[in-house]
Amino acid sequence: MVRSRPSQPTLADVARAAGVSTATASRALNGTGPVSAPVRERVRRIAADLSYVPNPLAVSLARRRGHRVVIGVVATHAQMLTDQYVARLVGAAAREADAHGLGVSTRWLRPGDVTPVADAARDRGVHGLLLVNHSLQLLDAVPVALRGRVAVVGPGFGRVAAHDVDTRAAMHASLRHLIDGGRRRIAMLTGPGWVPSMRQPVAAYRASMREHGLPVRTVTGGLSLETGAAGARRVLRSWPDTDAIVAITDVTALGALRELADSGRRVPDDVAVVGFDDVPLAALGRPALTTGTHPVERIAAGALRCLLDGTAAAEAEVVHPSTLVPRQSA
Amino acid sequence: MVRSRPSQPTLADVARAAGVSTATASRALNGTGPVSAPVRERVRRIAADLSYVPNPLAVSLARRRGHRVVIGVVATHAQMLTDQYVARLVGAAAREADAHGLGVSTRWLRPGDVTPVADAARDRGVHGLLLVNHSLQLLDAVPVALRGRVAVVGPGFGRVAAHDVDTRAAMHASLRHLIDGGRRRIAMLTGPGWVPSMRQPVAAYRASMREHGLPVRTVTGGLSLETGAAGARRVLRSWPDTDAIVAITDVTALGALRELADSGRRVPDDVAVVGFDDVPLAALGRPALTTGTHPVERIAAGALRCLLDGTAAAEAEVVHPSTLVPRQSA
DNA sequence: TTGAAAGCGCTAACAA
DNA sequence: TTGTTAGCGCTTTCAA
Repeated sequence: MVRSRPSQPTLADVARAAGVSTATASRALNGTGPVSAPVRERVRRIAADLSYVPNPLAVSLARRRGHRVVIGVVATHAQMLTDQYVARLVGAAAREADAHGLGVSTRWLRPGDVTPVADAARDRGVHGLLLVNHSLQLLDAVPVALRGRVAVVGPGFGRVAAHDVDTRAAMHASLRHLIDGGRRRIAMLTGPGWVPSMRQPVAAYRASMREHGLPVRTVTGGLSLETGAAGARRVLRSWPDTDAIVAITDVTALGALRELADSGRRVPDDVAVVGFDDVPLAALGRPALTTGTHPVERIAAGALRCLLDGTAAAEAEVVHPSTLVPRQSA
Repeated sequence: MVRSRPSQPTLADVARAAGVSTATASRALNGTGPVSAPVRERVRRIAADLSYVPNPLAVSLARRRGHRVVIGVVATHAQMLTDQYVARLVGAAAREADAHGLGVSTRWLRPGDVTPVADAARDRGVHGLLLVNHSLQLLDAVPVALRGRVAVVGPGFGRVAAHDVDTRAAMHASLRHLIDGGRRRIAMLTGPGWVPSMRQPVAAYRASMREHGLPVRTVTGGLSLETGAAGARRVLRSWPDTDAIVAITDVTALGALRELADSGRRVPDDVAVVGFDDVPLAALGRPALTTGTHPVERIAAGALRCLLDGTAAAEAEVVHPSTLVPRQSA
C-alpha cells in the first residue's frame, strides 16, 4: 500500500538517522533497558533535531494501557456534575493530565449503581478511574481488572489509594478557634447521610465536644443554602442559647448566616459561624465567612498522579491539610 | 511470542465467531462500506453477545486521529486556569467527551505566545484544540496541520468554528431592563482590553446608549472584585448623578455593589446594578444581583461536539442566547 | 459483497 | 549492549 509520506517523524525515522534499530531508539528515548551512553546521546540529539514527538496512541496501544482517566462522580442528579466542587476537581485533573499526554472525562454514577465501574473495566481506553462521593459498596464492586487503577477523593476504606482533605483536623481547628473565642454552646449543621466523606467531620465534632465537656448539638441538613438556613432555624429553636454554629460546607454556612440576619441575630456578636471549603463567595460576603481551606487542586493532582504512576496499588491514604481562615463571622 | 490470552474480546474474536473477516466485521459494526444485511445483523448480534467493546486506542491509531481534546486557555497567570468560568467550561467538556470515548486536558497559553499551538499540531494525541480567551493573532498562528480541528469559545473572526454567548443581545436586554425601570444615566464597567470577547458588549453598550440618546459613560477595569469596586468609585466621582451601572461580569458587579454600600448609596434605590455570568454568588448575596445567564455548559458541549464531528471545518459561528435574571439589584 | 493483507507507531520478549 | 520481530487491535485499500 503506497501512502504519501506523513509529515511527522516517527521512531523509525529517528532510528534510521541514528543508525540503530527502533528498539534501541525506543530504549534510548525512554531510558528503559540497557543502552550505551554515546548511543543514547546520539539518539536523543537526533530526536530533538527532528523535533520528534512520540505518538501517544501508539505508545498506549503497545503498552496496553488506556489514554484517559475517567472521573466517576456519584450523585443523585446529573446536575451535580456541574457543581463548583466537582468543576474545580475536574479542572485540576485536566491540567495535571496534560503533562502526561492523557485526558480526563467525567461520568455520572447513580448511588447504588455499580455497572459503570464494570463498564470502565471493560473499556480499554480507560487508564484509570477516579471516584468522587463514592460509597464503600462501590469500592467493593471494583473488578479485579481495575485493581490498582482506581483512586478516590475521600475515604479509601483501606481498599484503594485515597486522597482527602483532613476534615478531622479542620474540625478540631474550627472548634479550638471558637472555644478560644469564648464560645461554649456550639451547634453543628451536618450534611446528608449518603455522602460518606461527610461523616468524618461529624464524628470529629462529637469527639471534640465531649472531650471539652461541652454539649453536642447536631442538626442534619443538605448542602444547599436553603437547608443551611432551615438548619440554623432548627438550631435556634431547639437551643436558643447557641453561641456558635459550625457548618459542614460554606454554602450551608452562608444559608445559616442569612437565617441569622433575618432573625435579627448579630454575627459574630450573638452567634459565630464557621464554614468549610473556602469558596470564592466566603471572602466576598458580609460578614466575610470564617472557614477552612479545601485544597481541591492538590487533592486532584495527587490522586491523578498516583493513578498515572501506577502508585494506586500502594493503597496509600494521603490526607491534605486544611487551613483555618479567620474572617469576620467567627 | 506467547502471551496469555487477554480477557477482552477483540474484533478478531467477533469476526471468527461470525465466520467473516475482520474487515467485514469492522464494516458491519461501523456501518461503513458495503455489507449484506444478514451478515451485518449476525456480526452485530455476536458482538453484543460477546459484549465486545472496541479498543478506542486501536481505533484512533488506525484512523490517524487523536484521543484527546486540548483546551488552551490564554491567560496572564497560570492561576487563571483554576478560575470558576474555566472550571465550568472544562467540566462540561469533560462530560461531553466521555460519550465519545475521548478525554480533555487543559493547557496554559501565555498571551502572545503561539508555540503551544504549534506543539499541539505536532502531538498526534491531540484530536482537536479548543481555545479560550484567544486573540486574532493566535488564530492566525494555527498551522495547516490543525485546520478544521480548532474551535473557539468566543469570537471566531471568520477563521474557525466559534461558540459564544450572545453578549450583544444580553447587553441590549440589560439596558432595556434598566431604561424601562426609569434609569437614564447608565455607566458601564468594562473588562481589560486584552480579552477580545469583552469588546463586543462594550460596543453594544455604546451603540445602544447612542440609539436611545443617552450619555455614554465607560470605565475600564479588570475582572476582580477590587477593580469592580475601584471602577464604581471612579464612576461616582466622574458622574455623581449616575443611576445605574452595568458590569462586564458578575464579579465586577459584586465589587461595585460593595463600593456602593460602603459609600452609602442604596441599591437599587439610588443606583441599580446589573452583572453578567450568573455565578452562584449572584443569587446568594444581598442584594441579590440582577444578571444575565452564561450558558457555559451549552457552549462547551457545542464547541466540543463540532470538534468531534469534524464540523469544525464548517467555520460556523454559533451564538447561544443569554437570559436576563431580574433580582433585587436592578 | 467479501477477504487478504498492509499499515498505524510503538513496546518488549528473545536471540545474538 | 544491540537487533529482530511479533505483537497491540483496528481501519482501509485492493483484488477477487
